[in-house]
Amino acid sequence: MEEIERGSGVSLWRQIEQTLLQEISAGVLHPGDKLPTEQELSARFDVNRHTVRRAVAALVQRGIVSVTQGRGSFVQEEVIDYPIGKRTRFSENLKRQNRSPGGRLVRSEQRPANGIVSKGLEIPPGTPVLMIELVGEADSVPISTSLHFFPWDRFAGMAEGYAETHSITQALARCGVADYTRKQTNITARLPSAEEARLLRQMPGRPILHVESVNLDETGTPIQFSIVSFAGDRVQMVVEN
Amino acid sequence: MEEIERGSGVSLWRQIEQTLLQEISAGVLHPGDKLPTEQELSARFDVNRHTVRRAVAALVQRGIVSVTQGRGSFVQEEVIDYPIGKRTRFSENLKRQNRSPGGRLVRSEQRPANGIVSKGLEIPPGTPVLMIELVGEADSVPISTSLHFFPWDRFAGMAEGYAETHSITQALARCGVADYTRKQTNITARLPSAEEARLLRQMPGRPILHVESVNLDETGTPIQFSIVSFAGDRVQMVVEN
DNA sequence: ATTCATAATTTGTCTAGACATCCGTATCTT
DNA sequence: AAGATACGGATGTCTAGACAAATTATGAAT
Repeated sequence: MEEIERGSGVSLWRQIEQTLLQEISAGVLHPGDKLPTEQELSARFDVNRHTVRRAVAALVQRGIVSVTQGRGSFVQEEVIDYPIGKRTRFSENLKRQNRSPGGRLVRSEQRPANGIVSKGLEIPPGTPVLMIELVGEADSVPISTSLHFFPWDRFAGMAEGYAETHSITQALARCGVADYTRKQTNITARLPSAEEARLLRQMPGRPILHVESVNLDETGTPIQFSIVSFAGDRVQMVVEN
Repeated sequence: MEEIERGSGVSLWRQIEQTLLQEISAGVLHPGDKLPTEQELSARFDVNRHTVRRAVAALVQRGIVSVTQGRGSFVQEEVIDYPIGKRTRFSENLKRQNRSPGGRLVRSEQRPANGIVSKGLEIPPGTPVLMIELVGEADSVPISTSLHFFPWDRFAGMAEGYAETHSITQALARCGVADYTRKQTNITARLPSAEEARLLRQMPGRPILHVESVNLDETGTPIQFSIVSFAGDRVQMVVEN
């Protein structure tokens, strides 16, 4: 056990940090993998648990590792996999990859449904809908801007619901939708507008993923039409077959 | 002593962090001021020293406080005062404001002295001089780019000396200059070139401070002519009268 | 007065232990 | 089968103490 050296002038926690860093970059630990528990690490390096914690904290600050109380420490994924399926949930997707989901409401307004919205929601053009604009975040880094359209008569309270819960799923639940499924998802690539590049903090020349989707309630009625722009640098769509 | 609340659901170190943050923003603690010692803070809040350290570490990560072993913790200055005087020393200036000086050698080359260089060093035009280009940093943030000219015959080893010590003063000492004084400093303002804006990570539209100076050795002989560009956003020249 | 060695002060690192909090799972209950 | 509860495992917080390392202050010798 000659992993780290005492009295070498380099503090133990820095040596542990470097050792873990090497193992991550060398592929011994893959992105998404769970690090050994603090107890295991302290046994392996023969140091106190607090010393291990100091090393892991340094890796967290570098953005290389994420830690969740009660679960453990995980190697960060370099790109976020965003699975598309029948039950696509923004927060769930991120949590599954050990990232902390977040989001903020940019604006919300009532407006008449235009062509693609009326087609997606299967309502006559001109029917009033609620539109909300969100910025989705993973570990406090913006990864998506999105517009969501809901029939006004059933979901007038969605904006307030989202502002309070930061979750579309929970906001829908407050409007009486216990569960919902995704009907369809269309994905294309394009370059961002100046506003999108600003919100996503992405270089204007880098492409974004343009995603349009429709969600249905339990009766099969369309309840949500969404247009989401993902930062192409940081997100990768995964369509499960 | 009802400063912080135990068992309130908010950890003690976060409450201490907030308290110190408020006092800094409220002006109780001014930029440059020394924070109370860890021992004093732990006595004031009636917590262990480690708990105080956790709070201070959070402030350091925010860039609001800097800590130096053996000296103490200090509220960060928003702009760096750069005193100009007989004994102007880059590293000393920064250390005096509780910032950690740094620098890197961009390039070095021998060339004949042109007009202003020969005038500054008081040598005939065409005399070979050593030119080195540096980027100066404070707390790892670049604050200046600079060109320095030295008579080649005496200071051929300056580039190596600087590369090893990251200090012009120490590099000069290796060339036999125990002490030196500043003869003259000229300061003007101008807009940066694209290259300078890149090196200083500054918006191209923001002005920079253009400083030209001459240093003398103990015999009064010019040994160094410098052209330094400071980031105008982050540095403020102070001429002591 | 300056220089040099020493002491005091202050932050950095490490250990040890206790309890809290959160998460996931297993189990019991209904 | 579904929900509530309990438990074990993992990270989070706090305390206490010891020694190391860097800086600054002190004082003695020249």
